[in-house]
Amino acid sequence: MDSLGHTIRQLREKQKLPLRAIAAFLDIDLAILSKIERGQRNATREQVVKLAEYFKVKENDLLVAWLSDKLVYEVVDEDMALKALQVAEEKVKYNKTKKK
Amino acid sequence: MDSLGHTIRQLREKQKLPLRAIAAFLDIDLAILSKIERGQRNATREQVVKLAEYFKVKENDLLVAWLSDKLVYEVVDEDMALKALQVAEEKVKYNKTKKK
DNA sequence: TTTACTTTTGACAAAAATTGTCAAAATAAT
DNA sequence: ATTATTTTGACAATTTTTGTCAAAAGTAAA
Repeated sequence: MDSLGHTIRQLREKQKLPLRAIAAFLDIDLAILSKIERGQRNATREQVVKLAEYFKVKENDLLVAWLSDKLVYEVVDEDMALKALQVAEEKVKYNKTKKK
Repeated sequence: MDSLGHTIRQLREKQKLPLRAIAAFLDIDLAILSKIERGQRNATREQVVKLAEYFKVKENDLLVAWLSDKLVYEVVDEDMALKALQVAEEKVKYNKTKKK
């Protein structure tokens, strides 16, 4: 169930890089990156794009991990989380048919 | 594809009530309610609960409409909107098995 | 075990987004 | 043509998010 944080922590550890290195590339304090990796903070969209570039992984894969994390975060303490996600899916599908 | 706004506008019109009446009950300016009904603003959770009370409809139905609206809003200009919603669903299901 | 390095934590500040008010303009109903 | 209602947009207040900083905690070499 890959969260963005878990994903990038693995990528970083595989290369034995300190938080400092990636944080510098993202131009943020490493404290934030530490929190992002552990799921205590959400990254911004721009940060996700830069991370994909840095690690040379598919941008869309990272964006999906990131966006889905945010969605989960938004519903996490609601009983009807699942139902709401399902209805949201239908709404998105519906909007697609009548483009926009 | 029922948005919260559309739903409560119908409920209100069925009873021929002016925005003023419900806005007073919610303790907000009617301008906001107007925007909520037309999907220009999101309601707060508390407002949704009060609306269910006011109209005597199932609180959960309104909450699902509201939450799913918010989810749609969060992904609306992303290409991978659907994919993200699907992954989010999986994540929520997964989290449920290992309660918390 | 001390020293150097890295990560985590939490208090706080800055910035951005959300939620609201108000008043004027547009619409609808009498 | 008044009077009711709704919509719109500028702006203020509030809340949330994003970030910095420094101290504490953890890790590993020497």
